[in-house]
Amino acid sequence: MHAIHASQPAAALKKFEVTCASCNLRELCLPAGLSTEDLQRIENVVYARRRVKRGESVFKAGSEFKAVYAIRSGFFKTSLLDNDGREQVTGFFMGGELLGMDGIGGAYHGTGIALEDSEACILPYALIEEMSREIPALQRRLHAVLAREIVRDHGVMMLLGSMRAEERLATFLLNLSRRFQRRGYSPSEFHLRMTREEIGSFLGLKLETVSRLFSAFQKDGLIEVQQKHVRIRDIDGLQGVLAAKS
Amino acid sequence: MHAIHASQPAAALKKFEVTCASCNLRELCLPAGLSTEDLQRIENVVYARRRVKRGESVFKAGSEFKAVYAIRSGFFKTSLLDNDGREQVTGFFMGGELLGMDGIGGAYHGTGIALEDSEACILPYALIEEMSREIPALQRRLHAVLAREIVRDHGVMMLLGSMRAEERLATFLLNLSRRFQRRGYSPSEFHLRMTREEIGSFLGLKLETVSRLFSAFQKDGLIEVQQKHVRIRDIDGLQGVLAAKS
DNA sequence: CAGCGGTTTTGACCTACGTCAAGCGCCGCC
DNA sequence: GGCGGCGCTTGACGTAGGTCAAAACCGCTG
Repeated sequence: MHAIHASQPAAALKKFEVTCASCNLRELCLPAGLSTEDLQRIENVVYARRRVKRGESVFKAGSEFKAVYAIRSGFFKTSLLDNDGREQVTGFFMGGELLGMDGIGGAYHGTGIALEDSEACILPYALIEEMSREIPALQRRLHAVLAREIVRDHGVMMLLGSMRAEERLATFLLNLSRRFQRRGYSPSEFHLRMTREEIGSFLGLKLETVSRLFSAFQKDGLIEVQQKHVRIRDIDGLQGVLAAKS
Repeated sequence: MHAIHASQPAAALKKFEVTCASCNLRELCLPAGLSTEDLQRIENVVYARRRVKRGESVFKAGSEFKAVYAIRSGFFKTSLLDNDGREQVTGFFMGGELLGMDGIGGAYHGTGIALEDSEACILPYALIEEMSREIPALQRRLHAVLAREIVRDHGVMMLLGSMRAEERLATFLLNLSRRFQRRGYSPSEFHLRMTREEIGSFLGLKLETVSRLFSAFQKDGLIEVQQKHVRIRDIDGLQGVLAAKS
């Protein structure tokens, strides 16, 4: 399309096409809660976006940290690679969520990969640091976002450390549901962008187990699954999976 | 001892007794890498320390976030409580490490509990925020500390999500060893301050399994254990536990 | 120093989940 | 529009780690 695509296929940049002020994900993203005045001032932080095709990475483990990425559209996973080559998926991310914070102060620790054709806003870290010195509201927000990632991680530890397989999958589905809802999508019907294997890796299970659990949930009337399409039929029932069998 | 102890048994405060500049844990703690000049400026941030007796909490899940805590001496765990009352230990912490960052921007998400009589420096968050606006080096350091916690958490996810029981325990022991070493203690001989159950909770295992693994490692000549006393006899062998059986 | 509660060890048995294997469906490509 | 490959499902079977139980040990307290 544009000439720039031909010369930089892996990192097509688009300048000033969308401002935070006009972005519908604003209230989920880094600038959430900022005054319109402050918003103006940080517009030059978000100086570029980047298209990432399905399967491509936004950043790679070990490479120099320069920016965090705010998801403008699409869906990502982050993962770590074991010495032996085993993958551990550390999270799934969607519009308005921030990626790459594990790199702050050095190199990215994990890798961020698009699970569908996506777009991410590039937030150069040096600029964020600078601006957050001048705009206390941004500083507070940045710290809140970092803390939220820590809290999320602790939740995953709890999931991996002390839940049984069906509790893990129920938690996972309820979490996705809630996040889709906040973004204005149906909380009860959505498309999984990740494979059974990726779900399994994230939940500490094998893909066969994930598949079996999907089937079991369907048999129990909790959900309907057909490949990547999921419909939640009984959200209370799903929540019940967590409470029961303590 | 002091009158203040009698009136505030749970939170004895001691003002200006130790400065960061003279603290031997400085280079592991929040002010690591700061110039002596900057150090001076942040002295008034660390305005108090607090004694915490074994079993007491420094902060509780759900209570209002006011400060992060830097461990001056002793040993802590942080943990989360499930709806059903199941505990998930999210980490163990020792001198120079920071606690309570999961509370930033609201309420503490987990609980921090001393595993032996300990002392922690109280770092009021409002002050840190303010100072880090004025001292870029402090800001950078704060962000690095937050990012390190995220990286640590991802490491735990990998451990819980894709390692087998013996790999988890070996990783755990090697990690403790390294951290003791950095603090000038023996890397090969130390005292576990947590119970088998707490180790198990952290590693996603049951206490019986932890106990059996300790015995197995001992039989294999990797370590010597006697209750809470551990001596690492073959650190390469322990590392080998990770590589092997992929 | 005897008694006691909490912690650890060890054994016997069980089960949730993993492994291995076969077959199917969906989707993109020629 | 048929072919090939990846992803998903399902079954049969194996096993790592959990559960239950008993006994030893350790450090306290009285």
